[in-house]
Amino acid sequence: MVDITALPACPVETTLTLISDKWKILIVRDLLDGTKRFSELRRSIGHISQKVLTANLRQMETDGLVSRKVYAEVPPRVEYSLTDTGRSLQTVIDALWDWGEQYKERVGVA
Amino acid sequence: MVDITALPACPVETTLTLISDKWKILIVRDLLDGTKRFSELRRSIGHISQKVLTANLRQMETDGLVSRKVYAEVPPRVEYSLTDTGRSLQTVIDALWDWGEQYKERVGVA
DNA sequence: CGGTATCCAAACTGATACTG
DNA sequence: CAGTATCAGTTTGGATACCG
Repeated sequence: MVDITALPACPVETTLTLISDKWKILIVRDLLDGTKRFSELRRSIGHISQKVLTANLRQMETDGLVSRKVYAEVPPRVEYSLTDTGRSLQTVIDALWDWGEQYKERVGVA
Repeated sequence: MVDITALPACPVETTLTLISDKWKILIVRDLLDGTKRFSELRRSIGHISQKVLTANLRQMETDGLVSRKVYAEVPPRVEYSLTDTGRSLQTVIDALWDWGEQYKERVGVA
């Protein structure tokens, strides 16, 4: 569970504590498109090792951002999706997206 | 100068490349209040070493987010402020702020 | 397939000392 | 005051091997 007493006073820092890691934001970005399997996620994110992806997903599960569903099949299937809290990060991702576009325009990318 | 060819295709990744570092966002947050001297910035951010703060400010200067002004005085005075591009991060900080507040409410009621 | 365990190199950090 | 230089200690990350 989430240890709310450990969260910083400043809301900005709270958010950073949860998603300042670059990979986490990219995981959210990709899961906003819908549920994904572990291997799909790994491919869609780009260059990320299995170890690091696993570690990030575990932490995000603990923080209540991501939901993990294991299917008792052979071969195994594990699906990841966003919780309501995770989905609420959409506005943050949108802000990052918009700013990134603006920045490219400012520095001169067509 | 900014190496625009090095920027990722995804605008979200572009933004992360520039400010995914926790300290950079806190620097922007604090400079949004106005120009600050090096030591003021260091105090307002919280626990950050001189070395790390310097490194972050240098990178942000290179990326066109922060402006550095040196006064030829004794003792020396160096003031940091946001460029227009840096100030435009206000919307991103706001999104992070709002989400952080919402998150606390969510985990608080649970 | 989706992990975990282990090893090792690289990166980051903190403390300290020194400078213009 | 606002840095730079240096070095030890810790953390992180990639590569590899193996398991349910």
